[in-house]
Amino acid sequence: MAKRGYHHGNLKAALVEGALQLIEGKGPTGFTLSEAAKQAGVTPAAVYRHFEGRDDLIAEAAREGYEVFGDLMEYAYAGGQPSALTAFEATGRAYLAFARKYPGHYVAMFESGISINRTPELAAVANRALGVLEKAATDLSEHIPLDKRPPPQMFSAHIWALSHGVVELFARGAPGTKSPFQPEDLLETGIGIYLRGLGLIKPDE
Amino acid sequence: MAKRGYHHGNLKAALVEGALQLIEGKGPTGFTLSEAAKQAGVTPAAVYRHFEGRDDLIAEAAREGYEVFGDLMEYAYAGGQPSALTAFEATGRAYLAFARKYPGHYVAMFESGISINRTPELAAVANRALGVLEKAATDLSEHIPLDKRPPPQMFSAHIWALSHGVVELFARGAPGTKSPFQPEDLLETGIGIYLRGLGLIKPDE
DNA sequence: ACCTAGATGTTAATCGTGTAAACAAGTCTG
DNA sequence: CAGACTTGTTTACACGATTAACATCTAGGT
Repeated sequence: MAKRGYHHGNLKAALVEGALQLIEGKGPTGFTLSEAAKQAGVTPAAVYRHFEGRDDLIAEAAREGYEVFGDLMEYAYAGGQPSALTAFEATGRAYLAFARKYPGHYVAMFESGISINRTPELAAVANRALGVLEKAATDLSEHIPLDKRPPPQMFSAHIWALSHGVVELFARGAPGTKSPFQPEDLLETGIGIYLRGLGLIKPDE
Repeated sequence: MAKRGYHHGNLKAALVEGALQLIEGKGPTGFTLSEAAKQAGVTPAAVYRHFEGRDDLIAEAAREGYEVFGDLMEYAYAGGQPSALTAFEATGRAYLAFARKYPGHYVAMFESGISINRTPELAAVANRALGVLEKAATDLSEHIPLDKRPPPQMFSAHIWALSHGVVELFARGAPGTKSPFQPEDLLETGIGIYLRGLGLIKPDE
């Protein structure tokens, strides 16, 4: 609670918090363990009482991120019900919304070079989050005629890839900054065209 | 030419070459200027005779990458002619093929955190490469009825995003390693569904 | 109330990296 | 063949990651 005195109180949380700010501000390469420590008012060595090292600190930030992300996805999914279509679209949008609202977490998760399989726990929370998208895809795929129904995992992978690509290329510092379109529009229209291709949206809609 | 003696002969190229190997092997974060220098048989300080620093070295690797990438794209585009459709599909595949064949360059270009606008020259060569995709999209879009034709830039952005997402998530160490599909299949089917959504492929094909 | 074990921070030291300045060895041009 | 330029090397410094040794709480058991 109190940050005064020899002991911080809840250094671990403070370090993650500081790390997120720094990652957001200076990118995953610019981020340093020492600076995160300073930000928390503590010496670099203290970090090692709570984390195995720099990468582990980033991994914890990513883990938190996947947790929040999972919640967001579930919320979006639930909010889109009972229509399988709107639920699906909502989860797609949630991806971009998450990236916008939690840039630090997003970077830790997808741009820091941390492997999702670094620890079983990290893999678990990540899979929960991504499982929501897959579930939404499964629901939706039942509206496709059996003979031209792709595996739901494939089609959730498509949407995931499209969302990820849009975020990386057009919603962040990366190459596509020059695009005349808003990432939100890009994603919206892209998913729309894709779903039309699956016959899930009428051609005149 | 000879590497013997005080002078290396063509250090610049050797450094880029070494950097590419290291980036490919240990990721953009693992890469160090010092190691690249050692690999070229030279002291770290020598690097500064040819590059402004670490980032500049990476940027040069990326620049080379965009050049090769541009050539590949143009080749794919030409090879897909005269059909606008096959030309377009070929450029989409070229993206993934490039990532597979030149992983070091790819990482330098898209995962190293260097901005495409770092230098006008870098921006230029990058835009040339990406311009090919946009041209292919423009050609193709003429086959779409005017009233439901999206701006070509938008739809090249969609394909780019999809390609990029597939590569990042499923063709590299990242999260989606668990996917039961080959990146090539994912991209192929994804583009197929998308083009169907635009009415560019018949629904039974 | 002790007082001792464990937890949490700090100091101090090592090592690798990026970078700049001063110096040295080749190379090239008049 | 004498500078002037080019290209490497040495040396030096600051910073960051990491570890070991030491210091300071905090809690539990007596």
